Parts: sequence; C-alpha cells; structure tokens
Amino acid sequence: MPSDEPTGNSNYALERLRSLLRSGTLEADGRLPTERELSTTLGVSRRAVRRALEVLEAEGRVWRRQGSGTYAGPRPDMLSEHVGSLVAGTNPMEVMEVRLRIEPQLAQLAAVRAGTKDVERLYELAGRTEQSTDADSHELWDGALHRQIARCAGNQFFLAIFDVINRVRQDSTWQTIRQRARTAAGTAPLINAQHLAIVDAIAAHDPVRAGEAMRRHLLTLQESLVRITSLDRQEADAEKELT
Amino acid sequence: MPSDEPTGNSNYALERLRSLLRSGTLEADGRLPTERELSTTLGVSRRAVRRALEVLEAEGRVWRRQGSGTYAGPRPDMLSEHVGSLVAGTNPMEVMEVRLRIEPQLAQLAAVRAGTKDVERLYELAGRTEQSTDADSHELWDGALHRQIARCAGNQFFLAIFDVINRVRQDSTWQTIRQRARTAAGTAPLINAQHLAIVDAIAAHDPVRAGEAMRRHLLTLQESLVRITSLDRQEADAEKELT
DNA sequence: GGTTCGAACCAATTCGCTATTGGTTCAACA
DNA sequence: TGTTGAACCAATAGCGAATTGGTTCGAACC
Repeated sequence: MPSDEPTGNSNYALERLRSLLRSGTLEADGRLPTERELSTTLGVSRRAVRRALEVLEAEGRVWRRQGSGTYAGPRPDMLSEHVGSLVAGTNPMEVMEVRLRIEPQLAQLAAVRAGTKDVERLYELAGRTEQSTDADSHELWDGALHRQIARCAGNQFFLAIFDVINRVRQDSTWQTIRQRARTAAGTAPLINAQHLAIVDAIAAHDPVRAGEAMRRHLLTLQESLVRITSLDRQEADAEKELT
Repeated sequence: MPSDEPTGNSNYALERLRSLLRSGTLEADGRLPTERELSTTLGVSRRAVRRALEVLEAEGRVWRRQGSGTYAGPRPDMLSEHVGSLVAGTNPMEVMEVRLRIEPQLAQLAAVRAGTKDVERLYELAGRTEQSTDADSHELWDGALHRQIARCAGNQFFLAIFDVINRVRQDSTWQTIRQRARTAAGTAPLINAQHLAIVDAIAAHDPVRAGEAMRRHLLTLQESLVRITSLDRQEADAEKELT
C-alpha cells in the first residue's frame, strides 16, 4: 500500500477506479472485479471501495447488481430485457434484411429534415469512424453514425423502432459473427466511402440519393455477412467430414 | 377405461379435457396435469392427448411451454407491458409515418415470397373486411389483413417489429381518434378497393406494384387522420376563443 | 396402405443446491 | 465521531438432476 497517501481513503480508491475505467482493461461484459478483490488489490478497506463505487454509480459510470457484480457503463434499461425474446426467434440474416428495408427509409427522412448542426455531427461521426484504428472503436463510431441518421429522421417513434433493431443486432449472442464480419478483408475503405456518400446526400437534402446510398452500404455489409456464414458452413462441413 | 367408447380416441380425450377446463378444478396458476399423467388418468395414448391439446391450443383455450407444462387460458405476452413507454413519447402522426415507410416494404417482400395458401388467406381476409358491417369488426379484419401481409414477408423478425408498431397503433390511448378516423365519410369503398389492389399485386408476385398499392392505401388513411386532427385543432381553437 | 400406439430420445424448463457477490449490521478502535 | 474489519443477510449465477412438452421410429393393428 502507498505510504504517503492515507490508506483507506475513498478518494484514493476513486482515482484508481477512474483510471481503471478509462484504461478499458476489463472483461468483455464490462464487469469489474468484486468489491473484496478491489479492497485487497488497492490496499484499502471494502467500505472505502464502496464509497468510491457509490460516487461512480451516481455519476452513471458504473451500475451494480447484488449477487452479480459491478459493471461499467450506464445501467441497462428495460427495453433490452425484451431483446432476448426477439433474438431467440430470428437470425442475423433476417435482421440484416430488416435493416436493408428500414434504414434507407430513415436516410430519406433524414435527407429531408436534417439541419445544419445535424449534418455537422454526421460528418464528425463519419470522420471518427474512418480514423478509428481498432475494430472495436470502429464499430462503436459506426453504430453512433447510423443512430444519428435515425435521429435526423425527426420521428421519435421511428427512432425507438430503430433502437429495438439495433439492440437485437448488437446482442452478445452474435458477437463472434460480427467480430469476424467486420474484419473482412479490406472492406474498410469501401465502407468509409459509403458512409461519406450517405452523409453527402443527406447534407445535399437529396432523399433518393441518400436512401440509395444507405441501401448500397447495407448490401455491402450483407455480402460480408453471407461470406462469413458460408465460411462457417464450410467449416462445419469440413469437421463433419473428419468425424 | 370406458368400454363403449373407443379408447385412444382423441375426440374422447378432447371432451374430457373441455369439461376439465370448464369445471375450473385446477391449480391457481392454471396449470393442468402433464401429458403423461393425462394419458394414464384418461386411459388414452399420449398421442391422443396431444392431438386434443393441439385443438385446444389452436382455439386459444390453453397454451403450452416445453419443459414447463400446459396452462389454461390465452398465451400471456410480455410485449404489451412495455408498449406504454413507447406510446408516451410519440403521437399518431409519427406512427402513421412509420407505417408509411415500413408496410410497403413488407408488401414488397410478401409479393416475392407469398405462397398459394397465403394468397388464398389474403383474399379471404380482404373479403371479410369488405363484408363487415360495423366499424369494430371492420377494423378487426383490416388488422388481420395487414398482419397477414406482414407474415407473408417470411421474416420472423420483421413480423415482430410490425407487431410492436401494431401494438402502439392499437393502444387504447388513441382509441377515440381511430374510432373517428375510420368512420370518415364514405371512405369504405375506396379502402376496400385499395385492399384488393394490394392483394392482387401480391398474388401477381409484383413487388413494385404491391409496395405502391400499400403506400397509396396508407396515404388515404393518413389523410383521414390529418382531417380528424385538424378538426380537433379547430375545436380546440374555438374553445380557446370562448375562454 | 395408412393409422395408431408405445417407447425411446431430444430439447427446453424447473428445481434444489452451492458458491459468489453486493448490501447491511455491529462491535472494536483510533 | 468516524473508520475498520468481520460477520451476516439477500440476491444472483452456475451447475446438475429431474421434469415436461416435442419429435422420431418401429411394431402392431385395422
């Protein structure tokens, strides 16, 4: 334990926890160590850890569930609970088909209704997506861009529907599929160009072009999805051959 | 086992089960005995019990869950519980805009994928809608027709999304608006003709025509909705004048 | 030939149990 | 007065056995 810092100080634990959250070096599900673990590794009392966590929880940086653990990020709302039942009855290809039918419509509406500030935000998000190096942050910014387009449509209910689709799409069950689909060979430049084409059309208030650009973009994503799943099938067949 | 009745007859089991349901002598949670139990107590094969239960399930008198049991009453749905939060943040015009963007897409898919049996069902529903005299049954059959089109799209997830929209649309909060919108002067013949145009296009496997027909149909509904709400506004303005 | 039956098997669910984990209380203590 | 450490409480996750609806298959029967 540090010597010049008062041990058991919750402020010290708070800083350590903040840096832990910033570093992003935690499990994929965002779960951080147990309170007892933290109290030993940080060399402070569990009470101090709890005080620090209470602050972080009040700030919305973490949320806790008795018997389960403490997790990074905002507390998940009730909507996501129903996602599970939706995920159960469908598959990624169906979801992609729905996106192909709905997101071009949102892009059209966005082209009609997007304001100057909206367009600025869209270009910023497209730039962030392009400049992100690792696949994780790329998907993060990509998701933000698509949702911003949905927001620009100016229809709260339509946005809610989009969020439902998005939740199903991002369900952890399909994490591996997405992880491999987005690392498909050399599609990144094409995808970034398509993003720009969509945003340009929205900025030009050209609904037809925006819808078509979005459709082409999703078709590209669908292609990589098909490629991945067919690869999976081939692997499965190969394994069957071996046995 | 009975002597004058053919054992293993599912009709016999069906009658026994009906009387069991009528008597109401089952657990508080509405759960009735397991299939294996029933097959022994009723002295019929489990297959016969299952046939009887299938009938009762189709009639909506019971619902079954694998690994859990068979329960009396209609199948509970969790979806409707959270519709309220969606309704709160939107309004009928937004919902209609979403329908205008999504249902034509469903009609297009239906035109591609609908089978012969599906088309027959569509014509039957269109006929029922046309022949219904009172506004209540008209809306009932109209809703069934629209949902059947969504089913014909052959995408379970898309159907789930459609159901979410439908739930919000049918929310009791907007009951009065819908009641007045559908009684708009003399639109019934036009709406029925539009229904037939949609179904004809689907039967002809013409996606473009199906989508356009659906769009025109929804535009008509939107018009009547606008008319109603504008009337409301006039009334509100008139009231404001008085105060 | 077609249907039914019994049996076995499959898949989803429930239940009981244990271990884990956040939440709480409390006496000791500085 | 406030903190600490420990014990205890309550809710949750994980696991395996038992249960239950869903399915398949061959034998028997009409």
